[in-house]
Formats: sequence, structure tokens, C-alpha cells
Amino acid sequence: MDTHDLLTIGEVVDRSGFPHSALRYYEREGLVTATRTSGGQRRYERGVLRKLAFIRAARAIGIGLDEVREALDRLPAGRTPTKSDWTRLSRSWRGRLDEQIEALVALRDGLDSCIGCGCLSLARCRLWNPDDRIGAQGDGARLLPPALRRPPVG
Amino acid sequence: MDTHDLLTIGEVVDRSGFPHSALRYYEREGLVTATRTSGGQRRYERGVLRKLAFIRAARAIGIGLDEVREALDRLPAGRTPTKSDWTRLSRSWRGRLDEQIEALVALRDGLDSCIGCGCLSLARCRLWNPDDRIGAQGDGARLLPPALRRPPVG
DNA sequence: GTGAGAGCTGAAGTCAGCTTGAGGTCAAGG
DNA sequence: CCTTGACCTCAAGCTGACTTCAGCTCTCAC
Repeated sequence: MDTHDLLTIGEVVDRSGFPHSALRYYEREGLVTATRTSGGQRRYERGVLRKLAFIRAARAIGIGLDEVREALDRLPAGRTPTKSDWTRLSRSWRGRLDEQIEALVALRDGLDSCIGCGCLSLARCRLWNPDDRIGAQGDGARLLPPALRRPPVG
Repeated sequence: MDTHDLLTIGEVVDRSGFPHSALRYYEREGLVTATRTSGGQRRYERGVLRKLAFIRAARAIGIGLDEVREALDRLPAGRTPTKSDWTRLSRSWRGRLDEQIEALVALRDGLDSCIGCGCLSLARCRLWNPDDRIGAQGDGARLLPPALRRPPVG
């Protein structure tokens, strides 16, 4: 871990695939850290690459940066995270993934039955009107499983 | 289809689950239309409910409003869309759904092997570093299948 | 005919997650 | 030493999909 091992932002850009602007943004937001040279330029430890990979995967399944930060904050402060530290984090979003897959599959199945049965009547089709009681509930999407109520972000 | 059949915006809110503001926004954006009373209030035909259901489902799988509008524009102009019109539209995003499911499953499998094998070394793990050539490609996500490169919208 | 609640408009605001730009500084090969 | 390309900061801008607000008008049951 001598100075030799530190990465410039350009190297991190090349090796992580994130643009400069995103790396600086993530630093401002407290997701990653960097030391500085005497001249003020960033120098990253190698470990940042694993963090960035984690961030990318988390983002890909729709987890917001706030939550990603919380997850990363749960990594041990003093020492380099071990395998089991990362495993614990990863396992936590494995559940999310399962939920999302399940939800998409449910949507697909509903769609299949729609296409197959030709029932496209609002009154009968499970997809268009899942249980004849649409509109009786609270805010947000009504015909989708919970895990799919997030994607339309706004 | 006499006047009696037209819905007020409040009724559409109740039956579609979309808030007033979204309905007006969709109208401005050309996704749905409404006739007006002499006093200028909106009156919707029943068919709007099916359109809105379509919009919601499309949004749920991450399709943007622009593309949803294009899809809806492909519906026949003069007549009420038939079953096969809707079927055609739906079939087109069924493919998307398949892609997304496939991508998420791939991510999950990668994650499984990571958790299982304890390989969390950046150099070897398929999930963290899928083919040892990370960083050699163009913009955007590198460790995810194409269909997952969209979700982090910004 | 009237009061209350439903509806109207246009402009501005919000949120996430960055990107872009201007204007200047640092680091290192020759 | 000098040049050149990498890097810096701060502020503002952007996209998508809406929401919120102010201030006013319509509709309809009584």
C-alpha cells in the first residue's frame, strides 16, 4: 500500500468505466473517498474499484445512491473489507433481485394470458384489471406487483 | 358512445389510479386525448382506461413516455383499436420483458457464484470483473448485460 | 339560484444522477 | 525550464416525469 499503489482519477476512469464527473460526484456524495496529493489531485486506493463495481451492480437493479451509501457505510471503518463483508452486502440485494425477477415474470405471465386468451376486455383481463377492484386502493401503481411499483421513478 | 358514456377526469383518476396531474401531463404530451365540455372541462372516452393501463405497464418495464407515445400512435386512427391491435403492441414489449428478465437472472447467477465461491478478488470474479477485459470498451456499464444498462436512467 | 366541490390554466418547482463549462493548476517527459 | 495533457473547483444546466401553486371557472344537487 505504498504511494506507488495509488490510482489517479484517469486510471480509475479507465478501469471502472465511470466518467470523471461521476467519480467526483460520488465523492461529493460520500460514496467513495480519495486522498490528495500535495497539489490537490485525487489518489485512489485500489479498493475503490471494488466499491465502484458494487455501486454499478446496485444501480443496475435500481437501488438509489442514498441506499448504496448506507450499505457501504456498513462496511468496517478501519480495515479493508473482507470477503464476508462483501458477501453480506451482496446477499442483501440478492433478495431485491429475486423480487424484481419475480415481479417481471408475473407481468410477463399476465401478458401471455392476455395475448393468448384474447380477453382484452377491461372487465375480465387479469393484466389490465387484475381483480376487478382497481382504484379502491392507495396511491401509485395498481396493476403491478410491489417490486415493480418503483421503476417509474418520478 | 353517447355523451352519457364520457368520463370526467375525476372518474378517470379513480378508475385508472393516475392522479389528475399525470393525466393532464399525458394529454399535453399527446399520449391521451379528451374532448371538452362547453365550459372547457375534460371528458374522456372509456377507451382511455385501456390506454392508461397500457401506459402503466409499459412504464413499469422502463419504457419512456416518448416510446409509449410512438407505440400508441401506431394504433389505428379512425376506429376503436381491436384486440389484435393491442395484441400487436403488447407483443412488442413482451420481448423487452424477456430481455430484462434474462439480464436480471444473469446478474443473479453471477452474484450466486460470487457468494458461493468466495472469489471476491477483482481479478477473478465473474460478477465484479466478467472477462478480465473491463475498461476496454465504450461508454456505460461494463459488467452488465445490455438490457440492464438502461435502468440508471439519468 | 346558489354553494361547494370538481375542474381549469400556465408557470414554476422537484428529484435523481449526473454533465458541461469556464477558468485556472499540477505533474512529468524532454 | 517548459510544454502539454491530466486534473482541479464551483456553479449552472439537463432529462424525465411529474407535482404544486395561485387564482380563477364550471357543474350540479338541493
